[in-house]
Amino acid sequence: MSTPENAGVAYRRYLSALMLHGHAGAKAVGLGATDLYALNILGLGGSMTPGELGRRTGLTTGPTTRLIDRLEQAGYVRRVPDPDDRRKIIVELVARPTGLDEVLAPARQKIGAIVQGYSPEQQAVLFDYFARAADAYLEATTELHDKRAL
Amino acid sequence: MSTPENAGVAYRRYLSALMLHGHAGAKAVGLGATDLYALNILGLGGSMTPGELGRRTGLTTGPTTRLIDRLEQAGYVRRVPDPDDRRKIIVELVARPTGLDEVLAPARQKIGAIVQGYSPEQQAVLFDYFARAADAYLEATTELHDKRAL
DNA sequence: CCTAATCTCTTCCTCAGCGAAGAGAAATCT
DNA sequence: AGATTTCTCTTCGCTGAGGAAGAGATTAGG
Repeated sequence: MSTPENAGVAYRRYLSALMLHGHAGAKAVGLGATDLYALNILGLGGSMTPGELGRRTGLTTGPTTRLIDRLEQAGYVRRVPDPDDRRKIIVELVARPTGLDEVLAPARQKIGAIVQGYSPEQQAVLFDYFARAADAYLEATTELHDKRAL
Repeated sequence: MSTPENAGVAYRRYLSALMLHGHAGAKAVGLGATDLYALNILGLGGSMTPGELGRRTGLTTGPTTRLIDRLEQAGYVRRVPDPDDRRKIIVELVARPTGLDEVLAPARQKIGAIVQGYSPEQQAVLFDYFARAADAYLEATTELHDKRAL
């Protein structure tokens, strides 16, 4: 049942299903791939300047400006002047991203129900895994990014 | 540590990190969002005709043909004639997708190491979760798809 | 046998997103 | 204060992906 090879297959299936869902959700609300990418970066890294966002998305300044324009127009982010440096602007995530969360909500409810079906100890294992896996993915993504920058 | 609200935050962080990594990996090997989407569909649903693939990606026939062209040229899929119906063609995933797996391998190793750090009972919980969550996401994606088809 | 339906592929057009280069404003350094 | 650097934003041209319509080949039905 959980032999090593089956485990790998199951995990790949899980990953694919997850990415499929994310993509379908983004498409349903008319969000481009780069847009979703940027939203994830902002959600994980917190507010940042357009320059920093451009660096992390791998975009030059022109597309970055228009990326923020799109996100701002769609109501996902907001431009706030930096009080310390008046050249700079800070891009921050608006508290309640309107469309995407609603589209993704049914899946979250299903996941929530699954998680609640486990015992407290088992839930602790899952949450521990989520935290560690998130770190691992972020680290791996950073390494990917560094390689591209060669 | 794992209060309900913290759990939600941790899970969102996990999800974001995962999608970020997938996107960065696809970008690193020059794969578009739709390409990756199609590869996931093929991996989960098995071989299918271009028509079926187009339906699931939400593309019309023209873009679907070129999508398959791109994937075939990149060595990810193969066109095989259908023996029963000579109008049809079957698109099947090539056994060893060349570039993407290598790019994503470091992250998988990290995840593997994390999983192996748990006890057998704990690992069983994780794998059980993976299987159930995959089903839940696939179901939710299907529902999303049906809504779009209205 | 001949018509209608099905499936893939091709062609043409449109448009969104990216890169490069430069302009303008503000901070830093001498 | 003047010069340089650091930001963001704008403009231009280009590539690439998607939609619409139709052609060609094959199967199914009257």
